[in-house]
Amino acid sequence: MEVLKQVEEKWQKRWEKAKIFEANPDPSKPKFFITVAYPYPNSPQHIGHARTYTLADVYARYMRMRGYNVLLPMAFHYTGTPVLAMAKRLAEKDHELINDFVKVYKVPKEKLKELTDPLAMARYFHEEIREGMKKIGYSIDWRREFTTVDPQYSRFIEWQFHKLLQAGYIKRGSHPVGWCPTDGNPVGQHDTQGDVEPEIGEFTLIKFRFGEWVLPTATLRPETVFGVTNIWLNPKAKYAKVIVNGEKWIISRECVEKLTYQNRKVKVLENFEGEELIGKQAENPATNEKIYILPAEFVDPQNATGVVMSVPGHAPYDYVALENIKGEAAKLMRYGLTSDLLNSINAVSVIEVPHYSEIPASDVVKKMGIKNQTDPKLEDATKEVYRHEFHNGKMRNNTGKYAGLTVIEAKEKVKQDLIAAGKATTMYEILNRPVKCRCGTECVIKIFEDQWFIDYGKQEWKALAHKCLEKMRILPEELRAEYTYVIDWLHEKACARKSGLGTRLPWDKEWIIESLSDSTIYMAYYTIARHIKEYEIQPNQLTDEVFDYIFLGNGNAEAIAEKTGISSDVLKKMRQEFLYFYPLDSRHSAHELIPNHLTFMIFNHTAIFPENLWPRQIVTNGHVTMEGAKMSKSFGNIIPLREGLAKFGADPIRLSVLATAELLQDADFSPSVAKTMRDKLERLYELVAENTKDKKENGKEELTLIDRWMISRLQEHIKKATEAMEKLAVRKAIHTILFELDNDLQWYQKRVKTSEKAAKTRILREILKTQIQMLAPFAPHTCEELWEKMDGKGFVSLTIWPKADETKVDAKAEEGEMLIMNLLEDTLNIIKATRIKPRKVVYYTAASWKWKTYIKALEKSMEEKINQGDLIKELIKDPELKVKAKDIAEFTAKIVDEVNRMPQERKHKLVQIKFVDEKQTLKEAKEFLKNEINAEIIIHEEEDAKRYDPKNRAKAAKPCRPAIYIE
RNA sequence: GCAGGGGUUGCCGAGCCUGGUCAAAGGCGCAGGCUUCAGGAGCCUGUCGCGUAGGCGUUCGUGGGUUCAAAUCCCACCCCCUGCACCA
Repeated sequence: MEVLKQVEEKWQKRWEKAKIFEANPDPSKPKFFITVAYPYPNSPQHIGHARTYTLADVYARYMRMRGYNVLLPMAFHYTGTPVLAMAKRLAEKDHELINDFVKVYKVPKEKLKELTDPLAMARYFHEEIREGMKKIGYSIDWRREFTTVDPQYSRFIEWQFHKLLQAGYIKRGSHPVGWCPTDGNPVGQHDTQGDVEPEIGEFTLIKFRFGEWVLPTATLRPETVFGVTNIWLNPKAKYAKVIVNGEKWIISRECVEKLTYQNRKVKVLENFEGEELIGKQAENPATNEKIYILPAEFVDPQNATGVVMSVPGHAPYDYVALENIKGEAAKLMRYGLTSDLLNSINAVSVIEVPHYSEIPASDVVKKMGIKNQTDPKLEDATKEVYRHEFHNGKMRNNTGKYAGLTVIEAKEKVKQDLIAAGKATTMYEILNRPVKCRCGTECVIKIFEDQWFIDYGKQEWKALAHKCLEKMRILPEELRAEYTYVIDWLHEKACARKSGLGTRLPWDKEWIIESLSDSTIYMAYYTIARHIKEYEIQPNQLTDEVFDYIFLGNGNAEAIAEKTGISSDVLKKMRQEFLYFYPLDSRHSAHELIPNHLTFMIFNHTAIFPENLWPRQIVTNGHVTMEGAKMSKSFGNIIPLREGLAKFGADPIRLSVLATAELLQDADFSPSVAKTMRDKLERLYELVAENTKDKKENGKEELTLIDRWMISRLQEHIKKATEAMEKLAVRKAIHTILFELDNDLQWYQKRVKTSEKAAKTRILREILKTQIQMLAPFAPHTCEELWEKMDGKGFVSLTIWPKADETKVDAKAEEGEMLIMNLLEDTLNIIKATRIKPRKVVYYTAASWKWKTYIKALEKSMEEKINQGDLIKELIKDPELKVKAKDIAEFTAKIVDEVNRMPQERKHKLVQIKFVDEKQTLKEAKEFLKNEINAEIIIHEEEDAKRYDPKNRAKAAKPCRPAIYIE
């Protein structure tokens, strides 16, 4: 481990000193520009964060070895709520968080107080994260680093927003959000107890008439208004008579406050018990029917208006509640409700659904065995009925002009018509309520007025985004559909808040641009960030004209230089550097950002930049789990990156987070995986050490079969690894480079152990060098060290990625080696089955006429399926074979099936190489076989007159399948 | 509901894209052997069933289908995981 640490530091220093990762424009070389979503510095990094960054770094290193001038920069996202919220929690002395920082991440306790200031927190973790990135060996050009609160960056964001505004993509309006009345803040998932996302739903309030009063029944299913049999109120709840925007409403007391948050003027006239209205009649505004107001305890006064219309035909709650009160009619006498009257109320069916009876609600209630209106199973019952009716339901004839429509259509239409006629309105409610804020208050919905939006709903903008997507490479390709979907579905996105760090909206300074909106085109800023620092360009010099010139080529450098005091040379340099590195070649992030950041990036690029500068590729990856479990504070299974690095080393960590999963899947980290990786690297060290001990290197020995086999296999592995890297299938690449190649290498070493040939040193060296090069993007520190040990020139990071040499692919050697492998396996199998302790193993290789026959059969079978008769007829045309007609008949009977079943590819190979010199092959492997089997090995040709063959086995020999005799 | 991922031999996990060389890599666990004073560790062998000759049988979520041939391709179904916004 100590050695590992030293090696890491040694190479990190050397890279830095040689500035090999600082990329400047170089017109003689193709460029490749890679960026990763910049981190929020609101806590230190853990192993999970390492995946995306390591992947991008591996890609950068690979592309560098493919000859590209690669730029990989990094910056820090101070904007918005993440930093703010964390600092706030710390200020509130959140125990969990403090424990986390101190115990898990080892933040010094005395630092904590300082970190309650958001900016101080961001600065602190910024340092921490940057150090981690250096220690894990990312090949980042640090000269371009910036933060999103740098005043120069703010100017860039202001420019961007001016562009969006000019293009007509910014608009203003209102929208509902989850809201904590105590805190006076919007609440998202991480602001709630148990991290519950408040689901916002729009209820239709249908205005049932009750004299001069309105009973606004809240429903998610307005189309069922035709099946209403009664109204439910909770007799034990408190209701209020109120004036809402000039209308007289009766609603639950809890609803009063909610309506005010939804921008309604509410005046309370009188409070009363729900009981008071039971037994009275109201009128359905859709049908003008008179119906009764009945009591139901399932009605929750805290949900929406607390007034519910009853549709027992299609709503399980209503169905059960109705059955319940019919059963206790006596209790209802005091409301003047007789048993006869109650019994006359029956479910009405207004929707037809396949596979259900007239009354779907009753079907489901009976199926689930629900007896009481307070049974929690009613939630599931409701969902089931709703699901089927929504997707498969049709409106019945008793629904007037809506008859025949699907439920999907009718739902919207009924709602719109009722609203248009003044018979309904809407209100928002939290569907999964109660959702509680961390402060303990139950959340409500607030409608925000005058909010600023970026209008991703614009059709012509969507068209541009689609166009950009079409031209982009998406990795993994499976997720392309996801982007298409998101582009279509995106609409107005609130782009500013009133709190947090960040850039103020240039035309309305109360608002601060939130973090998903100030991070969409910043990749362009990397191309000029180093100049801004180097020439100390001030924010006030960075006018919109400057950015127009650099990024869009508008205006005249000299004139702008005059106005801003930035020299025209510098302006031109920035313009050139931007044009050199743009467009962005590859964008990396975890795939949870597809529905927002990544798609926003596409949109914003198309809004601002010309088509040739739109991004070219997006790569996303899954998360990291910890021994199969989700990483989370509450599980206490988070390993901070710096701790991981200290414990396992940079290269093992890099390999671990990439080797266990392809892009789409979650990668599973565990200490044992990291250890395996370290062992693997250590073994490579040993192998290199052993191999370089012996300096003499003879270049002329003749290569044996096994040597040629190893070299041939190497070409295969190079090809496979390269193909995998092109698709960023890093797991496959690592498997090929580190495991499959290694397996072959081990076999090779086992095979040549007994041989004296000096060729093996040279071959081993060739293999190792290639392996080290291919491993270098993944384990750069180890590979630099090994490369140096092997007398490689310069940095391995700057060498050219190996290329498979087709001329070294040796089908004959591979067939020959396969023969040995299979023969060994067969022999061991026989030994196992017979439990013989072998003293002597005799092999008989197939006679040449068998080979001739075999190849002929293969050739013939490549065109069509062969049968024995035709095959024999053709074979005996050959006089040499004709004399053996009887043997041939016997032999062909054995091989016809096998030949017909053989894959085309293998047939090609065999036909191409004509025959394998089995006797020679076996001779070369004789020592090896002897060692493996631990018995004397004797090799004969099948028709060898002097052969030792007591059981007459020789004649069983087949090409590629020598006969075996063991005693 | 929509979209995506997944279900493989005791466990984890490759293979599936590009059908045959797949009883199916590798690791863990388990059993035996070697090494060690011992502990730890390392190395070797075995690990679906049957089998005294390289064989046979059964297996890759379930049920169908295509094919000479299916873990792999197609269809249907069941189960698990993830995302669906104003929250980064």
